[in-house]
Amino acid sequence: MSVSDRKFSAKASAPSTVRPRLASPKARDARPDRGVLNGHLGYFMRRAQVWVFQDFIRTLAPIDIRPAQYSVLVVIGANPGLSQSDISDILGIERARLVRMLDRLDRRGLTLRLPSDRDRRSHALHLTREGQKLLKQAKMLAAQHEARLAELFGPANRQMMIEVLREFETRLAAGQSSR
Amino acid sequence: MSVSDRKFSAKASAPSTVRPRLASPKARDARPDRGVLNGHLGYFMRRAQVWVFQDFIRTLAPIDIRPAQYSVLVVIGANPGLSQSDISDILGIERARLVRMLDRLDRRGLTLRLPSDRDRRSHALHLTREGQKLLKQAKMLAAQHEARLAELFGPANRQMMIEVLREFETRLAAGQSSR
DNA sequence: TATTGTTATACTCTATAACTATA
DNA sequence: TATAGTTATAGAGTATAACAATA
Repeated sequence: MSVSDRKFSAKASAPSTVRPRLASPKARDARPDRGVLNGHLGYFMRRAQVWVFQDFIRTLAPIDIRPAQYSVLVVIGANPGLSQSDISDILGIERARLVRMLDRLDRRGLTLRLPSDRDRRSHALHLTREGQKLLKQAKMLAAQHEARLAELFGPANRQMMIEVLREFETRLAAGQSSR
Repeated sequence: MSVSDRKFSAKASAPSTVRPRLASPKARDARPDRGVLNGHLGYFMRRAQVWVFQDFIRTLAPIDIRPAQYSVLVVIGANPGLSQSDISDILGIERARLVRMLDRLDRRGLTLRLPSDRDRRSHALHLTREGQKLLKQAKMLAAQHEARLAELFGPANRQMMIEVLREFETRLAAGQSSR
């Protein structure tokens, strides 16, 4: 193997004393060791992302808008007339899933599927007046959520992570590595 | 409102020309605008995390181990004798979900639920010989995955993100803000 | 009374396949 | 033939509630 485990083992929290590998029941008393997870970016990204989404959901609960719904409303608001396939491409949401989601947003009177005048297969998506009003509220609440993140991460860290992740995304799009 | 939207609006990709707010069908030709999503850390974290997990799943596919299973095997391997509740607490996996997961790992001969000698309600979790062997392979593959991340993010960025996210987690644990 | 493992239910999200109407 | 929207299905993950055995 060319890449050794050590390379990714924990630096900060790995115990310096070797723990007996065989089951000693007392071992469970010690502060639990996450082992090599401490070296996996994906592990920390996942836990943090879950927390961030929970905070977002909690913050937008008064208007009953979830993260995926928010992202769709924002993109339609910024680009009226897009098709469902367009949204799907931009946000990486499955076309099949978008259908149900727009069904619900339509039923709530937030979005409209107008006939496209260029392709009779596709819909031109728009926000209703009410949809625009709700999106405005959503953005205000989302900004509160974002302010909380800035507080928790530190404003500089938050900004830097956004930049690193955006750059990552750009690199992926260029390389077509996956998806 | 004390927190304005502008604070979180895009810097890098926001169009400097104002786009007509009313639906003009031609608008969909322009490169689509993600609007305020460009200012949301959660949006980028989500997209990146999904990609990272997909890469992890692809990389560990030969041994049919998914991220959550990997994390459980790692923690049991590092702390033999833990109970299911312990694992649940450490990894933030619902106790109910762990049951099914361990059922499957048990059936595959990777883990064992031995009776605890201290509490007859709980199980002492262990890896079988085969489980230890598979975990070793899993760690090798996971290290390959991690090397790919280092390449894509840049080694320094990867390390920095791990540290920022770990610090974030620590702050949460201290504050008990959620979860 | 509270906790451990368990079963059950429901909902979100991801991943497919297949159908229809258009292109 | 390929694409847009749709329907359907299956699985992972999350969130609950409730129950039996045990603490």
